[in-house]
Amino acid sequence: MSATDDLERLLYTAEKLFYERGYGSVGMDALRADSGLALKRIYSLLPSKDAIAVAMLERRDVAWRGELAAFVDGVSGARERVLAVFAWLEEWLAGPGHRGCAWINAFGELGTESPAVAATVREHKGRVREYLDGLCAEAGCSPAVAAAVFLLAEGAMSTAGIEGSPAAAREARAAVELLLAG
Amino acid sequence: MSATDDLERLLYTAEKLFYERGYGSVGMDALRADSGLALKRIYSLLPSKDAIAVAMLERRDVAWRGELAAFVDGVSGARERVLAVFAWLEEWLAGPGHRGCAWINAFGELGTESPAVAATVREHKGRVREYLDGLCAEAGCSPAVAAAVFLLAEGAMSTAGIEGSPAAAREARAAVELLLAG
DNA sequence: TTGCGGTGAGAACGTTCGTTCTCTAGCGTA
DNA sequence: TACGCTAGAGAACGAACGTTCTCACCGCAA
Repeated sequence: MSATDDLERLLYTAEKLFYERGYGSVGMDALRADSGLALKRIYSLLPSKDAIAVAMLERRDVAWRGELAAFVDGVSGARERVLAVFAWLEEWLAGPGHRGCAWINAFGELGTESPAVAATVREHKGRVREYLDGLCAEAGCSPAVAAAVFLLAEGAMSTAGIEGSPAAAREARAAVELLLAG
Repeated sequence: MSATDDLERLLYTAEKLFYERGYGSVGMDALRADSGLALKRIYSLLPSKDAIAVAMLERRDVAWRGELAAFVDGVSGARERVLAVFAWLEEWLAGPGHRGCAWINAFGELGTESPAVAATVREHKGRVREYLDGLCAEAGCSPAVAAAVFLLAEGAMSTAGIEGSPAAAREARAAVELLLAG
């Protein structure tokens, strides 16, 4: 009966299935079966599959940045906090079934066809970059180093997904250490 | 009549359409119409849409790494050659309709459903990493810096695609300069 | 008990997909 | 001219897609 709970269930399922198999490969019927929601209920919560993709990315954006920030907030020292980003990333990338960055994947598959998805991805990446820029500024980094931190994080996520290993996060962390020392 | 020419035409078309719109969004009929080849001819050249995706990625792998190597070969000085990678990347990313890394996109959309595509992507990334490692070794870089160069290139490609601007390549290049100097 | 609004399961709809099949037009050879 | 072959255009196929509709069922007010 609770619309909030049902939406939560739908988006949780969508995140799991879309991230694991891509968008085109997951039909509405799979979403229905896995969420336990009636198709009619799903369409009463969100008007289309595309809207589900957008809502799922927004939900994940909040959760993902929240978890990262919570981890970083547990670390003291400006430089250590920048490095903590990559420690968290390594932990996160080591989780089972990791398949790269959900936003990059979404952009690759839907970016052209769905302007809404493209905009959601740009917003997420903008927020992440902004957050990392803030951490770097506190550590006294130059903008050039801050940009490198962002790009290394992006590269680490993609690479870890393809290689099926979180090693790239360690490599990125090592690079950031060099940049912070330099 | 020439199977080579027809295959070339098919893969050229597949590369253009798949890269621009994703795999699921491009039907065999679009491939047929844009290549000018009969559907029957297409299926006589390659057995399935999946095989077309794999063949297209392999063709692009050869071309992409070839162009990069040709550009780098025109540059002298070990450090300059490493930096030249990012100059080429910036030029390449500035081209119209750039949408990130074709292999990362393919992996995101098809990686789970098509083991052949996943393997092709891993091979490509492995070759690129190997090539960059070689350039870095000649420049006397540590393996840590070589890994950073690869990750920065990956991050720059993804980011440039999403931002619709080659600025990320310049940022990556600046980071590599810092790493090479450090 | 009767009637009713809203919900859920799933059938149905119209497309579109990847793939295969049919048919015909055009060719070289006799 | 007559024949056999190839290959092209596109119809046909079955499956699957996103979305909508039907209808039986439920709790609940009278």
